[in-house]
Amino acid sequence: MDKGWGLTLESDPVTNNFFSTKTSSNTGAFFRLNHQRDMFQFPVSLTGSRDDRRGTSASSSSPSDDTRLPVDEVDFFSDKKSRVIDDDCVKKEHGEPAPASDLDVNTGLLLLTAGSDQSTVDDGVPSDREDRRAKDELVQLQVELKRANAENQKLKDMLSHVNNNYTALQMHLVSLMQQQRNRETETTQEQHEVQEVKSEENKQGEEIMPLKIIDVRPSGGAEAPEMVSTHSSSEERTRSGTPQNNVEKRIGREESTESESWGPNSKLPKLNSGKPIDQSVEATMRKARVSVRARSEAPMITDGCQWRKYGQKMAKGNPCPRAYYRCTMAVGCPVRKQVQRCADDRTILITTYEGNHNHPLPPAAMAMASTTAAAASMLLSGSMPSADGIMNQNLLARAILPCSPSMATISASAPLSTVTLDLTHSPNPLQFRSPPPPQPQPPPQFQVPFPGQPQNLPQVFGQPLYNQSKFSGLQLSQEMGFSQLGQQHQVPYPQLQLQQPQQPSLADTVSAATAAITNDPSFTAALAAAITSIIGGARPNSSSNTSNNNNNTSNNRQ
DNA sequence: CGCCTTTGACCAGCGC
DNA sequence: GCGCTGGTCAAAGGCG
Ligand SMILES: [Zn+2]
Repeated sequence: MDKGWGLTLESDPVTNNFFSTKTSSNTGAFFRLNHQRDMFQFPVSLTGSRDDRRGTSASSSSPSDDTRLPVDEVDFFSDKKSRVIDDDCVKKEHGEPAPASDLDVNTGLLLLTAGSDQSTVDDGVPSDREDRRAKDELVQLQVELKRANAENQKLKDMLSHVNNNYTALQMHLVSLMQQQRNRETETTQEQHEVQEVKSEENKQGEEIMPLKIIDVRPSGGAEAPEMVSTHSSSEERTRSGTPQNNVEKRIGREESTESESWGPNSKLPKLNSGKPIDQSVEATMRKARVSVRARSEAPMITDGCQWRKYGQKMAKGNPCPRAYYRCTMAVGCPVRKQVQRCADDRTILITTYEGNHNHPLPPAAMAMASTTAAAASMLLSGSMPSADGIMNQNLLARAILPCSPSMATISASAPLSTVTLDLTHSPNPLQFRSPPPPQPQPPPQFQVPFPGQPQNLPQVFGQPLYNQSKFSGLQLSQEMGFSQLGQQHQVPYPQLQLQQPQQPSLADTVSAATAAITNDPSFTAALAAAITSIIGGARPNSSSNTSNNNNNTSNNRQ
């Protein structure tokens, strides 16, 4: 996923907006600041999410959530300041006067005023002068525009950098963790695995062990390995053919309606000894699933991918049928998803994703993909009993759930590890502090609000951002799928609860970002991109999924 | 014409 | 071995 998409944070919209916003060259500085600030929200959000862990302490200084947001802004601002300075330098280069950053703002305002005055005054001035002035202004404006453009570009670059760095760090971290784990595992080896499997039944109580068994070397991030391994061949519908045997022993049936084992997974024979590690990895990865619980009238949530329905079944404990979809964005894409309504509350739509895409995805879709990958890696990493493992989980959880860390629950126990994002909680605990813009988004659907699609984002672990009003609580519950859903046997298996200390900050950050998005559509794309990278992708309306969203309505439901 | 949904059938795993 | 269940296949039909 690092592949190359990334980085180009779309800009056009931003830029355009930018320009349109700035009325006069002089004012430019001032507005620019504001814009920059906005733009930086991203980074802000980024930093916020990532800082949280380390930063929490720092943020601790600011107790309340409210303060939190400001803090972030401030930070950005500071960044911005530096940025501004740069700008100044640029200005100098261009030969324009470079006021101090702060002064700049004021100046801008004054100028603005002056400008307005001028316009009014103009009437009285002789035409020649007027023309000359106008020309001058025009030139200035143009220069300003150019400069602004350059700045934008710079900002974008910076942003990209930040995102990249962030991603890289995360990946690195994960990989390190995994490596460590692998080392441990290596000694154990396959046989060990088997043994563990056997023993596992006994020990189910212990969270970690199962994971260990499952894991295999996930190698780098979740994504890459997965995709590769999964691939077409196996993926193909080999009807039953490919046994991805892996360790999964008792997975077989997770009782909960939801947690059913997926495809190959279910097929996995319990312990078959021989399977190569790769397979197990593969299987593991496959097992890693991300389910999203969201209230939605729509039959399906829009997640940025193209899906094709290949089956529908009546689940046992649920009156509502379960629909099976596979990704059609690429021929061999192994990604599948199940969509089902919660038996208890039919307004809740449960979408479970499995596998990683083996093709480039739109940012929105990437969010999901990355989430899955992250989940997989999380699970894998989670296998580590050691402190490291915990840490890793925390990291992942953070990465995945920057929004509401508090809710993160990971249970390693279940054979099929599922990360559940529960977006069904109260609609907006987060609620933006700034009045949400009018935003016409009537559809109750669960769909990501981003109008513009960010083009490429660096991929990061993240979960899809369904910001809508919905994401309040994210819950990672893995265990057997959705305990809440079907019958919940509560699982004997232990769950790991990841609690993040700094919850508020994240939520705030997210909300802030969301607010920003909502406020300025032009930034949407950029913000979306950033957010997506962090949190996950959201769904820009139109494109790909169209088919899915509404159309299907008819299909299965009920 | 291509893509998608629908839907019954098929297959495999699991429990009895 | 039988039945149940979950997951998938693939023919048929619909839609743009
Ligand atoms: Zn795909």
